[in-house]
Amino acid sequence: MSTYENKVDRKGRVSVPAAYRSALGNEIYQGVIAYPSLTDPAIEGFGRGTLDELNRRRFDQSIEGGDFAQTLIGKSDDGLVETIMALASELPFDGEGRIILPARLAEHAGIEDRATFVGRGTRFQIWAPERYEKHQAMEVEALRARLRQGSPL
Amino acid sequence: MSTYENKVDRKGRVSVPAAYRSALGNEIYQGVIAYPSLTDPAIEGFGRGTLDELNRRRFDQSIEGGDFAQTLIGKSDDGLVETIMALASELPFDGEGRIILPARLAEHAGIEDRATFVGRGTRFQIWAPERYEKHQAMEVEALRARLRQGSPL
DNA sequence: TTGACTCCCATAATTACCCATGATATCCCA
DNA sequence: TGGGATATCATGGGTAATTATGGGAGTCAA
Repeated sequence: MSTYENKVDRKGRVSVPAAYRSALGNEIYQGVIAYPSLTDPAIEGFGRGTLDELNRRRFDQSIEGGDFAQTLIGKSDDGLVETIMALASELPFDGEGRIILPARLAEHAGIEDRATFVGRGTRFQIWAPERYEKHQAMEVEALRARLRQGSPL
Repeated sequence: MSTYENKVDRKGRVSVPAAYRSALGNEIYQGVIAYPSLTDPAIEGFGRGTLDELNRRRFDQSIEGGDFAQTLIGKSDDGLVETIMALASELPFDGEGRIILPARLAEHAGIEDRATFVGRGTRFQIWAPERYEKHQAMEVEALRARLRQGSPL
């Protein structure tokens, strides 16, 4: 949760906020999974734990449903997970908790020398700061409008 | 319940009233979640337990229901939780039961060197003392006006 | 050699952790 | 019931640890 703005140095490295690191990877593998958001000009990121859990449940579900095609050739899925897996990168932390943003992802998000990390509960996003500011202003405005209509938090 | 006015020291720390602490965190984790109120110039706060519960339910629901889209890109959510997550901060207690008010939140509420904690049942708000006084005076006045018009409480 | 990348070190700023103080509030017992 | 002894609380400050950030040396492959 929360948002942090960090610098991208000339090697393409960014510090993942410490608060995220501790939430993501107390396990053996230290790093994140990232892929270009399909809905926003941003990078989506999550921990390996989430990925494993996702795969496990997907596997269980297909087995229980007798969906062997899915299990064997991964075809009966709606394609979303496969597509995302293809686009995703594993980004390991260096000794200081930084990751290297692949050029493709940075471009997709329009990130140059600064990056805003946005907590989304079980995931996070990485935005170009200016873009995120505008996006957030819209999000908040939409939320206010809903609150005015009586929808409580 | 009840209101308390405490000092914000020059490190940005405020004591969370002891009465709130015992109500918020009898669990392992000691701290609060805070985000800028969408309707008032104030900070909203609640216990970590509430947040965890919310997150867990959302995650389980999406992943167990096979809603991978939700898990990966948060799309089947109405956006409310996503937005709050981005705005919220986790504020752990130090050994003395204080929290550090993030600059962003303090600014939103206009808090400088003093802060008023206002109990709201299961959550609380943090106001700049002067603003809260005015706000409360207006609330009381509005209530009086309604009562004078015969509108029952 | 030139990059691209990993590993290691340096530093300033920030934060976490610890102890100290005065002020209340609570307890205890004659 | 009084009043001293004991907690608890809000507050302040000092110091060690962590964080974000920068850069250099070594490695591997084209």
